[in-house]
Amino acid sequence: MSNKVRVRFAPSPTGPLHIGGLRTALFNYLFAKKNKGDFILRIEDTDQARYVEGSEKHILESLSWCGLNIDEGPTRGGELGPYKQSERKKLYKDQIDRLMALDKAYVAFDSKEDLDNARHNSEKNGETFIYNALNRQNFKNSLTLNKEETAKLIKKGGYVVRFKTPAERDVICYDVLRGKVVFSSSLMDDKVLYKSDGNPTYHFANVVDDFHMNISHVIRGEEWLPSLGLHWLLYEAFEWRKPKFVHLPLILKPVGKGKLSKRDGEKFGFPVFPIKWSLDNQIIDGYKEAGFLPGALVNFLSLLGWNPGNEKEFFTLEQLINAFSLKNLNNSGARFDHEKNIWFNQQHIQGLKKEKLVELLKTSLEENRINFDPDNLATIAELIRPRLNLLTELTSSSFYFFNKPKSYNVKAVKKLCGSNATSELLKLSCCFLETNVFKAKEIKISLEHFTKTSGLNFGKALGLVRLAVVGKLSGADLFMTLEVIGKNSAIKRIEALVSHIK
RNA sequence: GGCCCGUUCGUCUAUCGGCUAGGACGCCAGGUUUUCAUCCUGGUAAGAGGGGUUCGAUUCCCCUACGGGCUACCA
Repeated sequence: MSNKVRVRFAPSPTGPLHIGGLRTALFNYLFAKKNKGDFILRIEDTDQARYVEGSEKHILESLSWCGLNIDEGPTRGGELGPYKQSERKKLYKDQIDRLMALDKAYVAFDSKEDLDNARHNSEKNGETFIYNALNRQNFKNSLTLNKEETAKLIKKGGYVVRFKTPAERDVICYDVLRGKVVFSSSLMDDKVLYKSDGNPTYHFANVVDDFHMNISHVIRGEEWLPSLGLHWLLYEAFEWRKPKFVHLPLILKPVGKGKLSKRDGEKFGFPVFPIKWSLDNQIIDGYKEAGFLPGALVNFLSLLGWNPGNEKEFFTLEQLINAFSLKNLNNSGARFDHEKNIWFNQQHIQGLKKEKLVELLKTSLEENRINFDPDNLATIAELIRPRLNLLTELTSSSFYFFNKPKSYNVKAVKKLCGSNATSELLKLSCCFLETNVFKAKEIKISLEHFTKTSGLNFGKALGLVRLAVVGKLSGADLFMTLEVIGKNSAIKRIEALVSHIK
C-alpha cells in the first residue's frame, strides 16, 4: 500500500455548501496539494429523505469558484469510484455481510415505538438510554431470537444491522490535533450501521469508503469527534489500517452562542454561502454576488483555525498551499468576523493585476448598462482601486466618470453654495474653457492661477468643481477625473449645477 | 442529564518554562492628500478562577467555572 496522501471532502447533498464546509474542504485541499497528494470529493447521499435537488451542483460550483480543484469525484471520475455513495450500495452490502459473518454485527427488529419507550423509561429514571452489551439481550434481535425466528423476520424485511460494540473496554483513539482521546465502550451505543431502507448509515458508509478509497487522512469538523470511537472500532473489527484523524475546530457565530449555521447570514447581514443559492423562488446571495474575490474569502477562512507560524496574513491560494502544515492548525473554535473578511477583500483588490481589475470593472459596467469608452477604463480602474472594499462598489464608485451626477449631496450644496456660488461656478467654467491642454497637470496650474487672480479660495473652488462633477465631496483625484471626463463634460456639469442652484 | 473537546486583547491569533505577553481586524489620535478613500505613525486592550509541580508558570498536572460539540434507522 502506498503512502500517498489522499484526503476527501465528503459533504451530504442536503442543501447548499456553507462556509464552514468550504473551510473543511479548503484545509483538505491545502494539505493534499502541499503533500503532492489527491483531493477527492465524495458525495454522501445515503439519506434519501434529506436529499435536496441542486445541492450537489452548488457544492461543485462553489469549490470551483474558490479554485479548489478536485482530483477525483463524481464529475471527474477516478480509479476508486464511483464517488457517490448511492452508487456504491453493493460494496456496503458485501461489507455488512462480512461484518456479520465475523460476529461483529447483528440484525435487530425493534420497532421505533419499542425503542422510544425504552428511551423514555430510562430518562424517567434519570438514566441515559444506551443499546449495547449491557441490555441488548432485552431486545428483539438476532442475538435473542432463535435462528428460525430470525430468518423469518429477515424475510419479512424492515430490519436494521447494529454494530456489536465490545463490552467494557477503553477505546483509545488518536487525533492529530488533540492527541489521545479515550471513549469507554460501555457508554457507546450499538449504532445502526445499516438502515431498514437498505442504505448504510453515515458511520458505516464513511468508514467503508475511506478504507476503499485509500484515504490517508480524515480531515473533518469537530462535530465528528464523538463518533471517533465508533469509527475506530469499525476499523478494528475489519482489521483495516486506520487513516490519521484530524478534527477541525468549528466556526462560531459572530455573536451569541453556537456554531455558525446556514440561517445566520440573514441574521447577521453577511453571506454564508460561497455562491448564490436558489430556494423556491428566492435567491440567496453568496460571497461571489456580494462582491468578494474568491481568493480573499479563501485567505480569510484559512486563518480561522490555522496560522502560517509567522506574521504574514496576505496569501494567495498558491502561497497557502506552500505555507500549509497540520502543525499550525489550532484546536479551539473561531468566531466569524465579517469586518475582517471585508478587509481581506480590500487587500486582495489592492493586489489584483491591472488587467484583471479592468476586466472586472468592464463586466460590472456592462451589467449595470453603463456606456463607457474602453480607452479610459484602465485609468479609471486605477483611480478607484484604493476606495474599493467590495466588487459591487465598482460601478457606484466610478459612475461619475461616465455620467453626470443624478443628484447633489444636500449637505455639500448647503455648505458650498452661498449667494456667490453661481458667479463663482461660471468663472470656473470660463477657467476650464481657457485651459488649452485639458490634462490633470495643466488643469491644476490653470486653477491655481485662476484662484490667485480671482481671490477665490482654492479649496472652495475645488469643492465646487467636485460637487459639480461628482455630486458629492468624495471621489477620486479631481484633476484626473476632469482629464478623463474631458473639457466639454466638465463645463456642462458646472452649468448643470448652476441651474440646480437656481 | 451523560460523554467528548476547548478557554491569551471586543474578534482572529503568536508564544514549543524565562514576558517589558508580539502581530492583524475594529476603534481612537496624528501625519500625507484639494475631498473621501488609500498609505504611514502612534494609542487602546488579553493568558477564566483556584490549587499543585518548578528557582521560575500563559506554557506542564488536577479541580471548578464558562464555552462548544455529540447524545436518531440525519449527516
